[in-house]
Amino acid sequence: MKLDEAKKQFIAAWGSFGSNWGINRTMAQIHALLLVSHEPLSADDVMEQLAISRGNVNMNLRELIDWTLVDRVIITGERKEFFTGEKDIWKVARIIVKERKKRELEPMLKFLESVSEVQGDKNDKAVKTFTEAIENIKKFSLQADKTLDTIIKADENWFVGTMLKLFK
Amino acid sequence: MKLDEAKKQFIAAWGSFGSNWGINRTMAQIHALLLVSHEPLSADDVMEQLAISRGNVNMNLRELIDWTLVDRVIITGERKEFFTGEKDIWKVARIIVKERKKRELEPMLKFLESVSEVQGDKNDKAVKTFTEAIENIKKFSLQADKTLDTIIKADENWFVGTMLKLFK
DNA sequence: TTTTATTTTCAATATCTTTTGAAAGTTTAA
DNA sequence: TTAAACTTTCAAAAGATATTGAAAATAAAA
Repeated sequence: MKLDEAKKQFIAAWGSFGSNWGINRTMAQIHALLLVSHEPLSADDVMEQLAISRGNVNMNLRELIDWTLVDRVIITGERKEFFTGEKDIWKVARIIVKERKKRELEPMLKFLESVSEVQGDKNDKAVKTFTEAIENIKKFSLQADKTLDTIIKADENWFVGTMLKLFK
Repeated sequence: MKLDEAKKQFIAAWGSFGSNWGINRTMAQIHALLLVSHEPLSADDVMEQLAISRGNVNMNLRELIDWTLVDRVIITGERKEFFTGEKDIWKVARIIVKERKKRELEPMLKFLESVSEVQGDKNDKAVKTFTEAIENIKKFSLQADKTLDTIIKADENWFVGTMLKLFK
């Protein structure tokens, strides 16, 4: 396969993959494009290569910068801003895990606290089913929270090493 | 908080939580309702308690059954079908992981294979950046695949035990 | 300063996803 | 059989989300 064709397909695939991960399609496509570009691109480059509007590029680039998946770079002699994508895929994964934990798991934990004390007879089957469900979800979420924290802090070698030991 | 109020809030929360996990809002809400109900519910019960249409209930229940998050139950003397939700939260998590792996990770791996051989000079920076990115993503995905397989097969005690040892 | 290049914003529009509800289909009981 | 109870389907409508593009804002150069 030719490079350009392969790039194009990769960008499309990463786009639909990303939309399963809390990153919208265009955002993921821009990230993909920067991931496989050997040099920084300008907003105009991104517009042209992905055939999307300036506003769309701007909004999604800013969000990617927000997630720290993309960096602004200054090129001397150029007036425009340029952008590069984070290329270390383990770092990318850790960033995504971190963002999603913040947006999803943490609010859930907070919510579970607020709802865990219900009035009523503890022997009432309806009350019991509810409180047990909440307790189990809470336990699970706390465990997930810890596990994810460790993953976020871990580096690749530690992680792969540990997982290989465990999962062989 | 009163039970009914707590249930209502839990259903709403689980609904928005679920939509981050490849489960649409209504599907997650139905699952939540069945999760905190001590007895099986009929389609009419679900319609009434969530104030949604018959068609919507039917479609989402079928999808939940498909995921094995919900079971049909027959109640003697009743003509209607009834439904219960999987209550073991670890099992729920494993089911979701399994489904998402099937829908997301496996196609990605297949795709990466297809795109990993590009024509061109290996010393060309553009080619090199691309093939390196693909290789790294492939390595990462294979590792994730293995790890998730282990989690899917694992039972709760093994998992919590192992994670506690690792992450303390 | 004024001009020009570039970035940002956001209302309007387009697109994608979910929901409805009534009709068709199926199953059970009489 | 036929009738009633119940489930499934799916085209149309509603709702949610993403995208455009032109105007406003900002920054750099003349």
